[in-house]
Amino acid sequence: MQKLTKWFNFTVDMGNETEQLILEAARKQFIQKGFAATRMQEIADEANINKAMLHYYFRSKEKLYQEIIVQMLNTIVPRLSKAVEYKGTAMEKIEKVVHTYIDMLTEHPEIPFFVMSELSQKRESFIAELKKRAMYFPPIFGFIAQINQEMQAGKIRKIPPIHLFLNVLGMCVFPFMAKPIFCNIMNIPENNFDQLMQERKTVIVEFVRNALKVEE
Amino acid sequence: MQKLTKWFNFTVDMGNETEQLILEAARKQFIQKGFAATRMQEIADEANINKAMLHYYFRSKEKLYQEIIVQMLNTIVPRLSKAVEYKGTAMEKIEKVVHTYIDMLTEHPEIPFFVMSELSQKRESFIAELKKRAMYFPPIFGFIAQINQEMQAGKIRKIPPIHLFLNVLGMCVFPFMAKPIFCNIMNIPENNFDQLMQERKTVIVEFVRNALKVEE
DNA sequence: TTTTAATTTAACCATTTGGTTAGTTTTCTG
DNA sequence: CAGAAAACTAACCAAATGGTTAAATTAAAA
Repeated sequence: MQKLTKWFNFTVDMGNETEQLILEAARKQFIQKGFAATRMQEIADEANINKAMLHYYFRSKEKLYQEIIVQMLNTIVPRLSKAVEYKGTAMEKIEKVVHTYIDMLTEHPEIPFFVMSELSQKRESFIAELKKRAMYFPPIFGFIAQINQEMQAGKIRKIPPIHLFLNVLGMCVFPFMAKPIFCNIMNIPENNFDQLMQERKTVIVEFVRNALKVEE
Repeated sequence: MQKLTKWFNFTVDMGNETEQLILEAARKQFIQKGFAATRMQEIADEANINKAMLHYYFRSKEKLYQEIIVQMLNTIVPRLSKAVEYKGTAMEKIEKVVHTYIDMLTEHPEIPFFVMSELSQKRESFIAELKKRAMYFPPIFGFIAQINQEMQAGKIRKIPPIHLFLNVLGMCVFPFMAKPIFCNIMNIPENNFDQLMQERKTVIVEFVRNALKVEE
């Protein structure tokens, strides 16, 4: 499996097939089982390659894991961050955030588990990568400032902005964490669940809009 | 360390000191690290006993783990279930649920992580124990029915009850899952966080009350 | 006190697991 | 095509880990 492909005069790094197979298999395993419960052999089996290849391409389990984390955070964090930066009224911003979160979580429902599991185990490599992305947080403070402003102007009901923020995120993220309880324990089919989450987009936005409506 | 204590004429099982030490150490380790990442030796060290004692009292890692799960679920589930059964108006019920959840999570902040981590890894022993407690869910359907009723009667704004339920739980539970991000990543001190959660009790209840207020 | 049963310990065992190595095959390059 | 570099494989290794055992110690019963 060749790494380089001739294309016109250039030698272009198209990425390597084996490497991609490994990354995909590793992502699946790490995200579902967490670091400790994942076996290098299982990753190799899933990718249909020799176990030694894992070390050939990524040196160690830890390094491979790191790679997965970096890729995942680079996909997710900017997308969520951009939603918070969306220009408009506080309610429009909230609407954007709700839609982005629910779309993202519908595409990657395993992510909250992964993040939570690694945070709880205090895996340094994970926490370090998250800290590097602290630069993505300022938009949140901008968001909070804007809410404060609109509250002072009497456009929306007063509520400590941090609580409003936690309320919105909680309503979006929590159901995805409760999904296994719905689907496995209460035997609600998967597509019912996905549909419910789509409904939530408008339900949550309406809920927040009413909660923030000022008395006339 | 004796297991049996004479008391009047009876021989009473007071539990065993060693057994308790093991359970406490195991609980701490399993809840923080999950099943796979927990080492029997670490449990033994934490309990200051010989590793063989773990097997003497609990046969295997799996059995010990099972014991921890059962104890935890038996403590938590009925308490939460009772809150949902609380008699009163929908809003009073919601208030009770919010307070119970936040108090419980303040006492046991690790539990959501544990539950989520085990659910994500689809650990059969855990899911099985959870299923056994499905009998605790009916109160939820009663709760939903009552909300439907009050909505029909025009006492509260209309919203699909399942969404209302998810909203309330999400607002309560999510912040505890985001706690490490607050405390580790954004460097907010622990006691600040706990205070914020106490505030949330009234903030959430007010938020929901307004969201459900019918137009005059 | 003697005997019996429960509890505890250190040493040991088998398996799993991350990681290595030495050699083979494939691909690229001059 | 020849030689070199890259990709790949099977066999192997050392450490970690769940679990066992046989013997020692302590408590209970007779």
